[in-house]
This record gives sequence, structure tokens and C-alpha cells, in this order.
Amino acid sequence: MSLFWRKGYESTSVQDLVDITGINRASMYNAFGDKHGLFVAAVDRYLETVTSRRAALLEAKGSPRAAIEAYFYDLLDFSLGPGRRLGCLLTNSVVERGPRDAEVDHKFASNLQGLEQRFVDKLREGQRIGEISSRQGAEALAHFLVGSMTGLRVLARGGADEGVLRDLVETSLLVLQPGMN
Amino acid sequence: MSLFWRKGYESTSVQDLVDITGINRASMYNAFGDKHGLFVAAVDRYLETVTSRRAALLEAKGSPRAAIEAYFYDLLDFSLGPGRRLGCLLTNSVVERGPRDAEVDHKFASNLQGLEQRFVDKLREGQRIGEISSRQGAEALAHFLVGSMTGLRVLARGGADEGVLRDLVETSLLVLQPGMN
DNA sequence: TGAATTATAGAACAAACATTCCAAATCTAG
DNA sequence: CTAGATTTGGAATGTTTGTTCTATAATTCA
Repeated sequence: MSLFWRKGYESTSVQDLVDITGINRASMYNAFGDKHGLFVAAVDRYLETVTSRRAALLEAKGSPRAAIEAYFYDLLDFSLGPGRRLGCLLTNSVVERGPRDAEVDHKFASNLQGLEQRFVDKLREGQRIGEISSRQGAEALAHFLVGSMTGLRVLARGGADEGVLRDLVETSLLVLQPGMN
Repeated sequence: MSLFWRKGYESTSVQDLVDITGINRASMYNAFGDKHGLFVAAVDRYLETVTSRRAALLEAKGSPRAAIEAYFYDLLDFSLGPGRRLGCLLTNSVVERGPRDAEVDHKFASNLQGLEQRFVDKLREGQRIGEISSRQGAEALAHFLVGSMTGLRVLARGGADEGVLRDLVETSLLVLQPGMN
């Protein structure tokens, strides 16, 4: 998973995977079928661990806006520092392989939709209690947040300065602030 | 350029390039040195044509805010429809190869910084004439716009629904709207 | 027109690639 | 303890990769 995350699919050879895991080549083929099967398993593992752990921040009770803010600042933290600027494995994969890998494409779409739904729930609740601006619909805001988040991760992988990422997060969150409803 | 844009670096073989261009293999090597040299030339050509043409929209006289809006809606247009959902060649390349290709990394950084500067100029002017909110500094807003734009292009490549992309653009532009200064 | 440079076709190259095979070693049950 | 199944190391497979070579053809330019 780490290797695919860092180097992408094509640039990671089966030999690399054998070397780094210490698992025998034949065992790998026996367990995962082929390179692509292993790759899909790695992406699944990524979603089950890295992604879903952060998504849990959006399930927190209490202030919905605080939950969304916590989510973004967690993302920001995990995008900074050397060795951490890897972006999102799934996003990277869809950029590299999307048009030619229906499985990755589908995972990306459904994962994004799941996140969007969590955003919508929190946004709606926040709007109801007046904590979040109602100038725009919850769906539109969720779409905006998803886009902003995607930009954040890609810019992080691209090596953007910390200030850029921070401004992006802060300004995006400012949109949620209730002003004139 | 088109092939690298669609398939990325690793998945595009020299044979693919020979086939699609009709240029002889030896001629290609004579002209560009190696595959990576051709790739860099393709990225340069992309920047000189596709990217800089759109950047010209940010040089338009008249309303600065209208210029920024035109830029984003142009981006939106060129990100929709089948065969157009390719994202940005440079962004795709930095996601695929960034950590292992200093040349691409550098081009990404300087291109982003150039765009950011254009945004800053327009934003400042807009703030001066009261057309753009002064709640945040021009730099912070520019960082935000760059991030939002990046998200837009990546989501487009990822096959996001048109509505998602449109909400992202509209909400991002709403941030520029002057409210309470 | 004629000499010199450049482009072409296509074979040839070694290296790297994903994948398979096989005999020896290890583990698992009864 | 032992028979059966699984895992291992490592060689071997055939394909594809990027790159180079050579001889021929085309182009350029004075």
C-alpha cells in the first residue's frame, strides 16, 4: 500500500513489491492473482484504514461545523511534512489510471459520494441550528468541500507551500460561516 | 502531447508515440534525446498553448472579478463532455511523477506561482474598487482559487458529475463576493 | 546539378517487465 | 509421527520496454 501510494501503479514493479514486503513472488500471485489484484487490495486497505479513520471525525456528535473543521485540519496535518506529502492513494490512482481502470474509477466515485453524503448530513444539521450559512444548499456546499479537499491533497503532493494549503483550508471553511441568510 | 495527457507518462510507450505521430523512431530520438525529453517538450507545448491561452483571460481589461469568473467558467467548459475530461497535463504529471521528476515538479511550482500572481493582481484591483471582498487578503484568496481550480480539474478527470463541478465553481466564486468588509 | 546533411525504415539490443513452474522446505491435521 | 497441503526460493518464460544501429532514401543549399 505504501509503495503504491508513493510511486503509483505503473512505476511500482512486482519485484519492488516482493523486495519491500519480503513475501515470496509465488505467494503473492497465489494470494492476489496478479499485480492489479494486489493493487486493488492495497486501495481497499487504504480506504479501510486511512480514509475511514478520518471519516469517523465526521460522525462526531456535537457541533457539525466543528466536525467539518476537525476533518479539514486533520487532513491538513496529514498532508504536511516530508514523507507525508503523498496525496490520497485513490485520487492519485484515478488521475494515473482512471480512464483505463473501471474498478478504480468506481471506487473513486463511490468513495466521493459517501464522503459527500456525510458532509451533507453535517451541513444540513448545521444549517438547521444556524451554525452554518444557508445562503447555499447543503449539496452545493458539500460539492464545494469535496472539490476543495481534492485540491488540497493534490497540491500537497505537488509540494505546495504550507501557507498555500493553510489558506485553502481556512478560506474554504469560511464559506460555511453564517453571514446574511 | 495528447497521448501523454490522456494516458500519462508510464503508460505511454515510445511505440505508441511512433504510431500516433507517424514520426520515425530514430527521428524522435534525434530530436528529443529520449522519452523523457519528448515528455518535457510535450508539457512545455501544453503550457504554451492550452494553459497560456486561458491565462490570457486573466489579462483582460475591465472588471477584475469578471476576468476571474471568465477564467473559471472557461475551465469548467473545457472540463466537461466526453473526451475532454483529461484534467491538466501538468497536474496529472505531478501526481504521477512529481516525487521522482524534479523537472516536472519545478514546472508545476512555477506555473502555479505564475497563475497565483495573476490572481493576486486581479484580486487586489478588485478589492481596491470594491468589487471583491476584502475580508481576506489577496494572497489568501489566490491560494484558495488555485486550490479550488486544482480540485476542479482532478474531479473532472475522475468523472465527477457536471453538477458537482458547477457547484464547486459557483461556490468558489461566491467567496469573492463583497459582503461585510 | 551535386555534395552534404538529415530523415527513414526496420532490424537488433539488452534490460525490465509480469507471470509461471518446479523441486525443496515448511506447516497443518489426524 | 506422518500424510497432505501449502509456502518458499529461484530459475525460466515470453513479452514489452527504451534505445541504438545500419543502410537507404529524401531533402537542403550553394
